[in-house]
Amino acid sequence: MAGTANKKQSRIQTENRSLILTAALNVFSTDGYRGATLERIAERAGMSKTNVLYYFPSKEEIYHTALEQTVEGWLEPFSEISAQGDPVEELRRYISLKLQMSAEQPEASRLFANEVQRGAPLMLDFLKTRLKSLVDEKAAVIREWIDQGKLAPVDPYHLIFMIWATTQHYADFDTQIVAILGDQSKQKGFQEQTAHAVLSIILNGIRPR
Amino acid sequence: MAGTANKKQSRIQTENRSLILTAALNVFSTDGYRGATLERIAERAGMSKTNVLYYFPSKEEIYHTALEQTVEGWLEPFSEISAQGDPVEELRRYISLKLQMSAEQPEASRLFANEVQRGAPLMLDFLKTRLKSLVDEKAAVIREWIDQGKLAPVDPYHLIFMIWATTQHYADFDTQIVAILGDQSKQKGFQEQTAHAVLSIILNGIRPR
DNA sequence: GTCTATATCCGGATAGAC
DNA sequence: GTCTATCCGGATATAGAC
Repeated sequence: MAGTANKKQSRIQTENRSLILTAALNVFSTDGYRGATLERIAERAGMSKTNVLYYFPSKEEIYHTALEQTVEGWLEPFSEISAQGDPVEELRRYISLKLQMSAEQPEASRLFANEVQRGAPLMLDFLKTRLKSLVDEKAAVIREWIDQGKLAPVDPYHLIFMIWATTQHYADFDTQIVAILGDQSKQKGFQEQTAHAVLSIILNGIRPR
Repeated sequence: MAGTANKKQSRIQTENRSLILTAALNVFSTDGYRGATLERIAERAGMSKTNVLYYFPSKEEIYHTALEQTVEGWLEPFSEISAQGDPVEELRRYISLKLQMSAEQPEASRLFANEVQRGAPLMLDFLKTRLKSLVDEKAAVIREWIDQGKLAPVDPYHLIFMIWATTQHYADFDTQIVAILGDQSKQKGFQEQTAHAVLSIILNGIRPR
């Protein structure tokens, strides 16, 4: 039986699987799981529908694989927030990184958002275990910073939610932002301008006074 | 007005249309336009599939009507931000209201989010015209407040985006929040706690220093 | 490995009885 | 106004030729 991703694969196999996953990320992220069709994924990947099903056993498997990939990249920067660093600097770095990810991989952000909005059927367990642990851990770090007087007293969980909400908004609501701001949102300086504004408000908001 | 061709309707007609729209909001908001089925909407509305199509000509019409309703309620509080009021108080009121809406009508928020995330096929024109005008107008108000030294100098558009992102996050990512915070997020005090944290960070972030 | 059928199912929409 | 029956298009997945 066609095994999972870890079997030995020919060059053409890994290449085509990668093509499919890239196309799938694009289609799933805008149309959602049910709205997406194999036809469109195949088209984007530059191969036939049946060929797509040769490399993956089913539509759901494609979705699942794409989702797993994005989640991995999602956790990493968050887990790197260090209790040893300077609080404001640590958060500045994390927020900047997250904004950059939204700008460079908006589709990954939307795929994740879409999954959560439908009730996270494939990810609920992950959210309740690994993610919860990690958030609890980082919330404790933030609370310690507050106790040490290095940050204004604010609920750590809501701070984390706010950072996620704000940074991901630039990917998930890109259509709305472009509609409102026009071309400027697609030009070079926009990313820096965004980072400056977001960092300014959040960091000011949590600086001890 | 508002485009709804309000023919005379019997009691049972208005009642059933309302039942359908409520069910539709629920289903569309989680499954998206394409993922939703008339079958599920009918089931939720407590009537047969064919009967649903007796009251609405098509699936798209149901979606369109539900979307229009939510957008109306969406604009109103924003348009009420007044240049005459105290800046911090005006924003506090708006943010609080928006948080309340997220808590009380999470489905409306998700329906809107879903539509934007798929590229806003039915709403792009609205976003580029009415919404853009309104945002430009309110951004000018905020800029004036800044010029008068009543707020810290921050890009008004990004401030607005941040408020939207943060407040809507509590509706759109409810699944994730519940997974992380557990039962407490469904208990009484949670809404106040959220409002306090969000207001504290944002208002501190934009207070002149 | 890739293609051309094709089986099968599901969802939206219509027709017509009551 | 509501129901049963049905049509039709589209979508996933499979079979089998090349």
